[in-house]
Amino acid sequence: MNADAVIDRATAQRDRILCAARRCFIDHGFHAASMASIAEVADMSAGLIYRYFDSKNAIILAIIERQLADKRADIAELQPGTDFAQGVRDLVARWRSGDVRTMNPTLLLEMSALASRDPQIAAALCEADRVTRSDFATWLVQRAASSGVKIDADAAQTRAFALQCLIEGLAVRIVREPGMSDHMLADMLAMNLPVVIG
Amino acid sequence: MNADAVIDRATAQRDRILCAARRCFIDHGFHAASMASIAEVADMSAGLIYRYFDSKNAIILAIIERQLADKRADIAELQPGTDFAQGVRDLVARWRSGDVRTMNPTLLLEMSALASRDPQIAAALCEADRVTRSDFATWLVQRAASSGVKIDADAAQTRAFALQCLIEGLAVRIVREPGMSDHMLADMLAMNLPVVIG
Amino acid sequence: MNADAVIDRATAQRDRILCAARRCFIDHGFHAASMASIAEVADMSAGLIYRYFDSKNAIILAIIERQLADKRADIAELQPGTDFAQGVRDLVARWRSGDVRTMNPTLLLEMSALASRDPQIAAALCEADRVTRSDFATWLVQRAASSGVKIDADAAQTRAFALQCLIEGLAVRIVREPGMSDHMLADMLAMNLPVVIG
Amino acid sequence: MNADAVIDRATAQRDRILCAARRCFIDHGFHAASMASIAEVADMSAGLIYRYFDSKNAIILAIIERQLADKRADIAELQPGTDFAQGVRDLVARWRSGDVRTMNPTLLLEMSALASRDPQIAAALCEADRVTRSDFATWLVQRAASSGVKIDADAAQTRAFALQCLIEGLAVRIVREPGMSDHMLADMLAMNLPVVIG
DNA sequence: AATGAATGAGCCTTCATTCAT
DNA sequence: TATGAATGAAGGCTCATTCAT
Repeated sequence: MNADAVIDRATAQRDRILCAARRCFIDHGFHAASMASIAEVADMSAGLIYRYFDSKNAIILAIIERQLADKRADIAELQPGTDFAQGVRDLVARWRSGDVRTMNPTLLLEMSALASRDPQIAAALCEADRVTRSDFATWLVQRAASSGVKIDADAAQTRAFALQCLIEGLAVRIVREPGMSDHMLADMLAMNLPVVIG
Repeated sequence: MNADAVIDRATAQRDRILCAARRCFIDHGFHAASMASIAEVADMSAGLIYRYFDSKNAIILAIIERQLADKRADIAELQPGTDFAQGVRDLVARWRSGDVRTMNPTLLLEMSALASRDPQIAAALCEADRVTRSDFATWLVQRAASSGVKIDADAAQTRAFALQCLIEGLAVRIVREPGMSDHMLADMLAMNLPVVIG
Repeated sequence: MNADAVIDRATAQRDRILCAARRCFIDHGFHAASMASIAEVADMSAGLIYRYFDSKNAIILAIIERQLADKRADIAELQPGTDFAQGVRDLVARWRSGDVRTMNPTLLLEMSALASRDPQIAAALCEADRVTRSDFATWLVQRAASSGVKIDADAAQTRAFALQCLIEGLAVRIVREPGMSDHMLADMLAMNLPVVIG
Repeated sequence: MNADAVIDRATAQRDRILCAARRCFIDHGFHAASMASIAEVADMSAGLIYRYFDSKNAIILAIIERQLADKRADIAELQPGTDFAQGVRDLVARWRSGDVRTMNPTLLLEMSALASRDPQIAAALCEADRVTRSDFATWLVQRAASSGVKIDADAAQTRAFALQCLIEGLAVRIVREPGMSDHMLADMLAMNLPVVIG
């Protein structure tokens, strides 16, 4: 049993816990999800969780951090030629299918609501949103430049902001009307995206 | 003390409770808000609340229903000549000022998250969203007609849908970045609203 | 149900809890005594205790405060002609009989041990000991004065200090050797008390 | 690795554990001290402790036994010409300095309180106190004899008893009033010791 | 109509102890 | 011999809900 194995073990356990917690938080909400339920889903005793996380709150924070890291990674992988309308439609499809690797829209809402009460979470989300907006604005500028077009930095920020609103608005919509017709969704995107990302 | 007075009394009490609950739910979230805290804000005993509501859940439902009714009323009052960009900016300003008569954005998120767990709430929200979208689509068609323009019913629905996304996306933004600059907000609206509401 | 009755009720409940807690603390120690066991002895639900005390620690503090008040009252009632040796023998007898109105020696030890860890308790005990020592020193001076003897204030303090040591030492002894012979006890007091209280 | 080495190893380990436990028990009390904290201070894993002690309780018992053995050894080393007042003042100084080789006063109180609950501990303490009292009484008789004075055996027992009370009373005092002035302490001893040990 | 005392279930967390390695 | 992951049983505390008054 070498050091790597130990690290892997611990990492795997933390991951098991975070996945289980994510599932529970989505299913019952942060407050209603009990440590016992998380332990059950993670298939371990409740006490063991505390070997890997200081508290229930620490788990929430860890989940938030992981989501943010994933989001940044997604933006970093954006290609200049990406078909954005298709990308957003794919995102919605992943939301609907409950894909584990994608930010869950219900979790997004709950995390956001939490931010209005917990300063630590508020700071984390606010900073992360600023960063991802800048990341995306930079991408917009570069993509335009590669087409010989010059975009003002402020304008790029505003467009990135608009995209955040659009995507998060969609997330709310999907949660409130999961059966929303694909047709209307596509039409809406076709109408809005051009002014947002050109 | 005639029957009307009794009804008024009961209605007033229910209202006191709902206002207090709204305040507590915004401040602490549905789950973290205790019946005791609601009773304290409503300036009555905890036990008395149960004379007017069956359970804490019933209060949540009542609040949701009231919010939906308010929203429909707002749409019904829309004038054909309304300046929409200004209207949305005013809405955001009311959000920020914590106006009591306006749907609170944090509450919006929490309610929406709740919908993904409680079928009753899900049905209520879904139906209400459909209705308000239709209300607004109708308004769009009529406004266009009064300008001699004919809008397709489907197109109107799509535009109403886009507006829902935009406003709810803004709500998420305001909760996550309360300090968001008015400037960027105005720019974003100036960019998006024309394609949405013409 | 007037205000007095409410106050009486609350006071009676607090008393029930304190008595039960005292019993449990003596029987199992502060840490080992569970809120559940206290509730059972007090014949009420565990949750109800929290209507009258903020926490388990608050109960400990309340017990300490009550003991101190009792001790001061005892000193205040001292008569100039009191037979001290007899008084101390009576005290030991009450210790042995488990009299509820007398400071329990085991509790004395546990409270004292607690003081070396909890600053709040430490401060309370330290201050109380100073006060009761002064009370007793004053009594010594006055008793001597009434016999036409003048005692130096410092000397009186030292004698009061000695009496504290003697009585607390006896408490330790009684706890460790409950079967200690009355004879040796009386002899020891006859030997020591004269130099302490004259 | 011969048998002696194995024994030494085991003894050393037991000692490490007992020292660590003593430290933890003094700092947090028997109950509040966790096996994990003892293991950490002893610089070993929690599980390993169970190779040397059956349970946490067994550790407590071992510590008590060791303290008793130490005390007897101290008495055995008493010289006829010892300056007792000085000796007691030194003892108090060691208490205050937290000397590791001296019975800690807080531990003394906690051990004593434990005796009123655990018959095994009660018996051990009671017997040990009787033995040390006899040891000391014998020393008193011999010292007197070496000065040509004859002391009655019962009287010697009573004096030894008085000394136990005095010292344990001092221990309580030191725990409850750590800042106690050296001056008053010396005065008190000067007043009491002569009648106790002559 | 109104109070608030009372309950009981459940929550987060800790910890002595065991055991596979 | 030694580790530390794992468990399960409490423990302190909160809270929605009920009910006698």
